[in-house]
Amino acid sequence: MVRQIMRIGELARETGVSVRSLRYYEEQGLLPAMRSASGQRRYPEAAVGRVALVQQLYRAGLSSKTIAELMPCIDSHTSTPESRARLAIERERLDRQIRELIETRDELDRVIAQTVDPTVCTVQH
Amino acid sequence: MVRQIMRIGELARETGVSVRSLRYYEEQGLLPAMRSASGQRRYPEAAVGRVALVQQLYRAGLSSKTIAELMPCIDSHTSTPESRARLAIERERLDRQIRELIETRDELDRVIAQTVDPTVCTVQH
DNA sequence: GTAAAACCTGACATTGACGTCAGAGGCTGA
DNA sequence: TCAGCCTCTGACGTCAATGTCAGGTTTTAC
Repeated sequence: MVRQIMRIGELARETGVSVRSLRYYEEQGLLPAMRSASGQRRYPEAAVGRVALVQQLYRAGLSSKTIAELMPCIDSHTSTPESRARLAIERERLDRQIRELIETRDELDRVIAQTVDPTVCTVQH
Repeated sequence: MVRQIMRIGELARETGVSVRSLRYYEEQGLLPAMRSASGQRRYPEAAVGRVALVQQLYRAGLSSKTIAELMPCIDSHTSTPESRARLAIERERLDRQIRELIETRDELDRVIAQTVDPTVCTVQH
């Protein structure tokens, strides 16, 4: 049951990300949080998507510093010349990384093909 | 000038990998080294390719432990049932990672398209 | 033969994204 | 109002790959 306004524990459950990490994301400027009168973090529903995006960018190899620098253009749909350059750089980095991973996957495929146990019958489809 | 038998410093220059890292690779069982009478490491020319492969697998997100487990089948062109399973698992992981990175690249492309400064004339090709 | 350069081992430092714990305060149901 | 859970800050721990340093030996160049 997703509420309009969430406490940190609920956001953690919704996203599968630890409470510790959500605090860390705030510290790094990746996930702004409102505060209740007593100082507890409160998140809007949109935070769920934001956390998913942050994790996706982490898995793509971006550092929190880089993500923090790109977030403003993602949020505002606008960019400065510097942030455009940054976006282009990261896009190119990703592109190179994808090409290299494909090469590595092919390399692994070759290894797999070479190491198939010849005593095992391979069925022709 | 590549010699038949290299000392660690030359291998480091050839590969662009630090001496420290080469020692670490040996410690992790990724890069075997012969020893001279006085105990210094000696590498055959083939070590250059081996180091490149190790680095490629690192960049693909494999840990040194995983690489160490896969090295025997890469070297011997044979495999045990366990190492075959390991190869398959890592191949699948790579495949998923590639698909996710492509999604992320597309995501970045959308961000870039959205943030193009509308005051700049875009030329139609 | 000697100085410089390269090498050795062993140990501690670093970085980033967290885990974990302590000690204190906040919130909710009976 | 009390129990029990949730949250807070701050600090230290972790892990993997690598940097860095110390103190000592080996190799190379002159």
